[in-house]
Amino acid sequence: MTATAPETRPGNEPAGPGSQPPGRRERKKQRTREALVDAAFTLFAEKGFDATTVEEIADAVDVSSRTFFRYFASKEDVALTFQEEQTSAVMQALADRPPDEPIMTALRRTVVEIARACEGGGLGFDPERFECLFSMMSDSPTLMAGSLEHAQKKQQLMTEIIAERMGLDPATELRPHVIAAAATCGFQAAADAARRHGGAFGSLSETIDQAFAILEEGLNSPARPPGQDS
Amino acid sequence: MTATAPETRPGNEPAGPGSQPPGRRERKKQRTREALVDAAFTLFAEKGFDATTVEEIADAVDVSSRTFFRYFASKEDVALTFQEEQTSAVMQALADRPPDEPIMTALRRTVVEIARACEGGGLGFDPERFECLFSMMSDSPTLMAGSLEHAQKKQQLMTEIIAERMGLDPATELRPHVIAAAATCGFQAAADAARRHGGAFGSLSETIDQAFAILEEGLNSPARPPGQDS
DNA sequence: CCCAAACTGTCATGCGCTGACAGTTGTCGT
DNA sequence: ACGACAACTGTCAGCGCATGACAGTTTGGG
Repeated sequence: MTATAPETRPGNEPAGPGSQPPGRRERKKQRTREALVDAAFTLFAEKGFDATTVEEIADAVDVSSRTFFRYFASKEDVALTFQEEQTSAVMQALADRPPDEPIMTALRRTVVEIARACEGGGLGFDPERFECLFSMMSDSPTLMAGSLEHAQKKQQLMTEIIAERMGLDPATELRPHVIAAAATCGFQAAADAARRHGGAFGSLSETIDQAFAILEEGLNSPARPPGQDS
Repeated sequence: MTATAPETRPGNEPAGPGSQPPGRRERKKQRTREALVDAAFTLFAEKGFDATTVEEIADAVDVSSRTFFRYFASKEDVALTFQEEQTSAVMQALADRPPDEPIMTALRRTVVEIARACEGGGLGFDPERFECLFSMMSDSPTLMAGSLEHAQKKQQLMTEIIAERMGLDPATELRPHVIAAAATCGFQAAADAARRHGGAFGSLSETIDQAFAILEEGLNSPARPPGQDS
């Protein structure tokens, strides 16, 4: 979803290498885009995702709804902008991990690190927006579906990265696929648990950490309730 | 998605306990419903999911498109009818497993069993339809998203079942959440691998079996390409 | 046989999303 | 400064999905 470009989208592309977008046009685009995201999240927080129409978002920024769709492929896309930033951050952070670290350890630390940033406002992340998106999922199946699809798409990229790091060919080796899937799974299991049982497991990042711990030590290990063993 | 009922849907509900739907009306409903699914899959196979309109499906059965929506909550819903049957079969089969079997073993055998049935036409499953649905996912993001959401919803149910079987409380124990997530993950990793690398790993059911094997033995174990070690 | 419930069709409407075209605004060369 | 060109935007028209309302038909039961 995010960043699909069947039409020529204005918001992204060159923007110059690093600092100053050379043109005034680029800046205007960037401002419009951010204004749209901003207005969208405000309205979402107020009335929920489904109840907010694209026209309302566009009106709030005083552009036509047609223009909205020149910046975002769909209404979901605005909301998932945030998720896109998260997943990108994960990919980035994973690349920066020491290559000799065991893969699961690297994944675990990476994901937990980004999750913590999302919760606490580390890096460029806005905890409020994170919270908003997270709770919106619960009562908008559409958005949830979009989010899952986005995650699944990113998982494919993740598979490639993992495979390369492990020196395996994803076309013949199943392991990288499973590991990538396990990573998203660890996240989703934690999110699901958090959503449905409040903060019973601590903060989200803590829950994620625990989930990864369980994955690493193997799913069969303590086949019975903890407190005693064999 | 599947089986949401904001309006009163005619197709399902009582139908009598087991054998003969008593009324002529029930039978007619059932026939209409099946005809719709049938027509839908035929058209999907012909022109793809997105290119097929609800009106076409309805016309093929000679009902109004309004009626279509009285049987199915959405266009996706028709397609995911099949997936619903699969997941239900999994839940059922899992319940029939000996309770002393390790949970991962039970899950693995269950999922593989159903997958095999889908491929080979075991139980009530139609391999052609299975294949159709499977390939449709690849080129319809909408459908993929719907499928993932459906899977996620079922995973919540699965969590409850697993928790009960393990004698754990899902509100305080993370493990059942992770295990349920791992199960769907095992499936999705296999599906993803199969989709993107042809049959390089064998049939889907075989691939799933391998994926579960990797999950069980732990994700860290052979941290380097097989053939030598540290 | 008639009544009430269930089912269906028609009509109207809202929202998401896209194509086409015309108008405006920024950019760049001269 | 000016004009040509590209980029961006608004308006309009339209398709497809989905839902509410209402009227007409079929079916099952008393």
